[in-house]
Amino acid sequence: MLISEFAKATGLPVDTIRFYIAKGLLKPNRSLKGGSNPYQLFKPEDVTAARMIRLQQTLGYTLGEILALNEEYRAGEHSSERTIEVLQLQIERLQQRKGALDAALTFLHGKVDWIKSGKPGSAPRLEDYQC
Amino acid sequence: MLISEFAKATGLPVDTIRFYIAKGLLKPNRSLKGGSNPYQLFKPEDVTAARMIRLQQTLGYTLGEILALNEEYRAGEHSSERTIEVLQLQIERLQQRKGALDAALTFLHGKVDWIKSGKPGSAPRLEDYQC
DNA sequence: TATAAGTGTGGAGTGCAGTCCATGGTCAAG
DNA sequence: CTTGACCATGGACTGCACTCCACACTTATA
Repeated sequence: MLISEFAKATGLPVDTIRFYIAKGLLKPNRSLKGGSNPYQLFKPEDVTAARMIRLQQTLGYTLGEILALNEEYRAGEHSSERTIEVLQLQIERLQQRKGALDAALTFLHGKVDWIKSGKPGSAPRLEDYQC
Repeated sequence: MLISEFAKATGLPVDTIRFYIAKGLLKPNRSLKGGSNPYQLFKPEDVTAARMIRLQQTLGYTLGEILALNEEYRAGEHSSERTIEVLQLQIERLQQRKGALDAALTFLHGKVDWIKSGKPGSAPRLEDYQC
């Protein structure tokens, strides 16, 4: 598919897509169309790749990190051990984030409960939920 | 405490602290020291506030959003109902983030399992874990 | 009392992640 | 064959979150 269709499929602005291509995050191939500026052709997998990028972004990764992760992933694509290693690493990092998130949620819930029960003693302290 | 001590206590660079003050995220009071440019005095609560800011940042909030949240929180400080409302709203937003995180983790775990079991059938699809 | 270390203000600069625009080539419909 | 929609490239611009000065003043130390 061409870039405008790809934009519709991913929900990303065309400019952002081109920006990702320039960064090396997406690698469409060139079509025969376009003469001297050959048009870029996207495959359905590219849509998944774009979705993955956005997901990783919401998880706090920078585009540079995402690029590195994806390249490392691609590099070990033919070694199951290496792939698992890379995935496991990502899992660990996400679990750390999840830890911080859970701590924050516990803290907030604790605060709500504390208020609901008439604020007995001292307020829940952020420090008590190591994050 | 003065700014350098506050910097040590929070682990933040002095410049960043001043930046947060300029944004209105921290509001130290002025001391008698410093003559014509009175020095800024930080309270222990300010350390907690700084920790809260960093936490909220890791959870994906911008400084603008953090400021708004904290001001709204302060605004309703004397109404338990309003405070609970604000906290509940934060909890909801965090739970949404947690959902995305869990989806990503499930996806990654699924992929690891799929590889470990010799890649039967087709690879786990990101699309199947709505995020 | 000299001098180093700490503090405040204002402004410039940086890196990231886009976003916008001008220019020019290409394609499809009429 | 013209016109409008689509595509590529390059460069300028923006907003965010810092980060780094230069300069002036104050305080602590030798």
